[in-house]
Amino acid sequence: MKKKSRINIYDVAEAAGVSISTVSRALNDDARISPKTKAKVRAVALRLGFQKNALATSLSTNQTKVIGVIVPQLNREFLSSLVHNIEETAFEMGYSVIVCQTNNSYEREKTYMDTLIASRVAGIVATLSLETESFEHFEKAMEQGIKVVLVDRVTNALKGITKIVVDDYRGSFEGTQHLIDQGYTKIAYLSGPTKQLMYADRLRGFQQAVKEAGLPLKDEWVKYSSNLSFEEGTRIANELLALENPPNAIFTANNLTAISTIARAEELGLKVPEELGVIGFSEEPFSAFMKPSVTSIRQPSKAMGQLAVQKLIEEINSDQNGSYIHQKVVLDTELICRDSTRLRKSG
Amino acid sequence: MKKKSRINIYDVAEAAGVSISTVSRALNDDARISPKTKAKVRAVALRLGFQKNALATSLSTNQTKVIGVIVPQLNREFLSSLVHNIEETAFEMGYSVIVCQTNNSYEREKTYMDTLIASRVAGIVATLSLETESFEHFEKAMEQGIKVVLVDRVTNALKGITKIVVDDYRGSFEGTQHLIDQGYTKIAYLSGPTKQLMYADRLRGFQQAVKEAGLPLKDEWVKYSSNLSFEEGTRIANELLALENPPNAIFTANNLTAISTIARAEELGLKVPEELGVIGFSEEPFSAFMKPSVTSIRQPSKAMGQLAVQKLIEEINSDQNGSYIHQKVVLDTELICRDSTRLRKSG
DNA sequence: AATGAATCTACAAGCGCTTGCATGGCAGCA
DNA sequence: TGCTGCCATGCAAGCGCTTGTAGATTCATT
Repeated sequence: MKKKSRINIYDVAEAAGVSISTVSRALNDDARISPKTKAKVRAVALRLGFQKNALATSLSTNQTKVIGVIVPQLNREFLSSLVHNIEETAFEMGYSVIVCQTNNSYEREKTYMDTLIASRVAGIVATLSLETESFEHFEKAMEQGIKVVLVDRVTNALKGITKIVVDDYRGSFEGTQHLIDQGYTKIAYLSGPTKQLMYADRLRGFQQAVKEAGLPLKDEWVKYSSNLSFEEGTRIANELLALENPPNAIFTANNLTAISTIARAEELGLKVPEELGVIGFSEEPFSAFMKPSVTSIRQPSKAMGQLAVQKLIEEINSDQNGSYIHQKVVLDTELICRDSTRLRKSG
Repeated sequence: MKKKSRINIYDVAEAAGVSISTVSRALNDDARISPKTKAKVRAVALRLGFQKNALATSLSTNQTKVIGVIVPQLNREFLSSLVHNIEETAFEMGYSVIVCQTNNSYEREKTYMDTLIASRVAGIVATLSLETESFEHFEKAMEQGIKVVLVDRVTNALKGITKIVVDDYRGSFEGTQHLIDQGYTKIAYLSGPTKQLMYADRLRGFQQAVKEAGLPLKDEWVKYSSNLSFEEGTRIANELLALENPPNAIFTANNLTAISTIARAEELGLKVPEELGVIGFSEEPFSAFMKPSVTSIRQPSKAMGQLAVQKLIEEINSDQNGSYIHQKVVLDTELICRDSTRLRKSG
């Protein structure tokens, strides 16, 4: 049998001359234990270096103080910032965070879900992977009583679940309008996979703004990329700029591709923003430092992270009372005007 | 008493018509159970949607498959990239990762350590907070049998512990030499707090290189910042450039301050790299995209993350055999020459 | 002095799983 | 037929904690 390595409440009880239930209650600040006993028990526990075994507590109480976070990856500014804020808020509320990266793999998302269920996490904050199109794994977790909040990349297929998103449609609409205001007339769009709600919304926002302005909406000016990587941006910018009738502005669905679009344009001898305006959705840390600095649509990662955790824990705690009202929270994006779209001086 | 919400091995045992020990063994692929029984049990478990309670398993076996990661923050490129790779490697090896951000607070580091000990994590990978100068909390964890690996920001005060670092001294030396090779003669240095081993090493590397080259090593050209923030970089660059005898190159101990140094220099009308060379330790995603692109010393975050986890798990598994040999792994940095230090065309 | 209330503490079952040891069944051998 | 030996399975204790309930103590009250 295993050796009893660490000291437990039995040791404390013995040293303090009380029973283990008294130790447990004293440590949990139960009203039934006299202040004197509490003080004694605590002193002994401290002296012995006692550290409560959270596993045993969780097993016994059937609840944990940990939330699982499922995100595609950690090395993207928005996501690492989101996780940063999630962790921060969770810490303040007494929760730990288990981080799971799916690498945008559906399989991996499922695997992680099982792990989190097995770990009996209290709740899960998730940003869907790009591949994810079915959601049984989420339903499974919810059936097991695990609360789930979806952030940023969400789905309408899942009901009875809190969602935190930005108004992608509006953000995209405003970004496009900004281009139009600046005087750009032939605007192309580089979209992510529109199976993803957010990319569909962004595309719609773009299209609507162009349409309302009475500008041309050419099919050949709308391109799709499955992963919106730096290289994809380069490739597609190349395609767009090689068209017989090339656009004079490009709106990209993320910021990384905006960078590579600018780089490619400059390689081709085009001046940004004079000959080509470029704007990208979401914001990377370098967006401001680049030359030209990159106009972008900022997503409020701080608010999103905070809200996600707050709502999640609210729901976890609401279990007693019964029904929790699930909401979809839509946050505003912020247009950050920078040099890459500054056509008119009086922009 | 609480309701038994989820199905457990008792349910499976009953449904399969065997005992719980058989279920347990079948699910754990114990050799003593016949293949037929295993198949039957597994089928039933699957049908019932059984999900093993990891808490109970851990409590019973006295071991968990989770490692704690303690880092100052997640919204720095190097650290988020490090954590990314740690998580990735841990996943491959069957471990989950609990992420803890200290915000460079010693108190918080201690708090997290207690949480991790309470959670009975198998091991901890940590990058010390800037504030941390005493290490009892680490010793406490180690006494409890929790393995610890220190990464990047480490200490010599802790013995019997694996450390993964880059050769800060050498990286700094090489970076300085690069400046000298380029023809810069008056080189200033912006250091982090030298209580931190890594900052001390970087400073030494710089000093040694300057000395060996027979260049002046003026006290007024060495500045210190407690946090190396963007603003600090601006402030200190300002100080340096306002000197009666200003430097013509600045080496900063991180990359963020390199950016703000460049920005400030340009505001002051100085041309980079012609009139001021700038190089920064570590690498940010935007280092390459800036104009001028920023010469920097790259730390191999991928290798560091991988190694940290591999060594940690090695040590965890070595417990049976007895003594594990703790090593300090020193990885090479890589000098990424970019425009901000390109004085000679034939650089 | 006896009684009840109010306080405090201990007992023991239970959370869901692992695991050393016991047991039962059966084939093979004499 | 009776015995040994082996294989597959079951029993039950234990991991460290929580918690309903019973029991002990104290104190005030009559």
